[in-house]
Amino acid sequence: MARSPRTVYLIGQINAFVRARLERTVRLHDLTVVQYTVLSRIKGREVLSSARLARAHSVSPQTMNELIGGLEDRGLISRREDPENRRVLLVSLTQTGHELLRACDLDVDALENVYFAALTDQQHDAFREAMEILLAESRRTPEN
Amino acid sequence: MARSPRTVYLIGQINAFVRARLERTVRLHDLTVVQYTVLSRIKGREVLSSARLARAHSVSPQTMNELIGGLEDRGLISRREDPENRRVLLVSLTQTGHELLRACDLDVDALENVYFAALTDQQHDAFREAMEILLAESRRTPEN
DNA sequence: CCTATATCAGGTAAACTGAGATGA
DNA sequence: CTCATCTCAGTTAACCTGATATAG
Repeated sequence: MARSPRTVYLIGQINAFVRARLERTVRLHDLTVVQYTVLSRIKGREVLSSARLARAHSVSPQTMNELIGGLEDRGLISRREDPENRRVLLVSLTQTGHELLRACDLDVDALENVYFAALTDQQHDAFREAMEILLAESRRTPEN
Repeated sequence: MARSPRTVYLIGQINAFVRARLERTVRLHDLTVVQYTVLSRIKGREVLSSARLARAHSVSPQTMNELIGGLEDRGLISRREDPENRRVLLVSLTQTGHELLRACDLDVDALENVYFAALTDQQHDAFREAMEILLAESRRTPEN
């Protein structure tokens, strides 16, 4: 039985609303959503190369390098040679980067609290569970 | 209590995967996702102006007009003056447009069946319900 | 040699803002 | 006069591909 409107359509609409709010929030800290996402990912791992980040975000190495360069110019991240491979530059957050990300995260938490207040805890959990399942499946079968 | 990873992050990830699949699917019919979405919306309403479509998609009137022009050149939609306001051009699907959209919809249905097979019917319904609630709330309070 | 990384250079698609004409 | 619509024009931000140098 086909559900209406299509689930992919609902996802697109939700994403558009969330993205717009997120954009306004991180803009307060002079970041784009992509920059914020990249900073978050860098924080998670201890070591990471620009090439790896590019693959994780499905963009070209050149594009990611450009983005990384901007963050480096602002002193939010630093790069050093990988001792195991001098060709690779490992990125990590600077003190300033950690502080900016922390401030940004607090605003994003506030945004989430407001935006998802319309859901009960059960509904929120079910919502997240469905996405976790779909993401696991997506990563398992990258193409279809 | 903050959930991890953030729900907005999960939404962004899901959207990226779905969007990529959708892109490949509609590309088979020489459409972009935006074009496909616009065609779908036109089909829903009987009458619609380019300006209204632009607001619905949160893009500038110029951008939408350009997109509409491309669809018109391909014979997928037609435009005629609004009898109540000769300044307004109302768009509607042509026979060709209906046929292309129909073919496209079938492929998208197939995509959905595959992609959401990882969810039980209950999980799928709960997933959709959460998004419906959030969308209703988003439309009620456009800004926050 | 072959592969992966980083980076310089140039190109493209899709949005934008600005300005103008016209009808209600 | 004011406002919304449509449209021509130029611009911008964010990607892309191509080519090059270098490390393993």
